[in-house]
Amino acid sequence: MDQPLAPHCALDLSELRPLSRAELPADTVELSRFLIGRTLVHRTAQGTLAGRIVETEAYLPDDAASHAFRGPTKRNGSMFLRRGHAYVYISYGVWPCMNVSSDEAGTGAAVLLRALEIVSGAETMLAEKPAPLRDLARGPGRLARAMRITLGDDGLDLCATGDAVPPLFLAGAIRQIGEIGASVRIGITKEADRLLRFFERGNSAVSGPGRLNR
DNA sequence: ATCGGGATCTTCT
DNA sequence: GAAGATCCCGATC
Repeated sequence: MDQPLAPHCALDLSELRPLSRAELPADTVELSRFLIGRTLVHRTAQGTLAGRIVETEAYLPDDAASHAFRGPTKRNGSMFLRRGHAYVYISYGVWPCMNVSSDEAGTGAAVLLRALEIVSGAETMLAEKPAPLRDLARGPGRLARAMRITLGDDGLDLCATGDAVPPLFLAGAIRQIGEIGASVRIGITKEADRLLRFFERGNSAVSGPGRLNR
């Protein structure tokens, strides 16, 4: 469940191919579950950063907790792109948070990526912010910082088009995916009883209070 | 391990 | 003008 990659089985980065849009479930809740255990990859000048997605939240079209609930604004425009685009916003004036748009063009919905288990680029991240490995991307703000995701990535198409490999993309699972748990979402006040948060059970890189992670 | 307060600033009411 | 999809640190159990 929570097995760090041993040195002898280092990740082969060349196997991380971008998922196509057709491979992403067209339903927001299904996509939220699907993304658990898949890989988020960012090719940067400092090298390739990558992590297993271990915690997500769904924000639906008819959902008062969603940024898109009251229609398009300057901030949330990327939530209205067809599924597979990055929606990056600044939380509490400071922290970038990374989402994947999840519906058809014109409908506002997204999956918030809340936590990763880092599998590549840990040295780069640790040089910037010393921390236990499991803490590097535990929480949406830390995730974006660790992966060097900024507002400049807002609106990027994460899916491959032709042979082009996007700088930021989603890839398949690099090992077996553990059991997936569900809970209420974290840090919201509206629609606070809906079970729209998903996580890999037993993974210590998952954020939030322990009582939600069973 | 869990809880609570302060920082910080953009967005929308 | 208030609230907010958070983080960090210190206090306490």
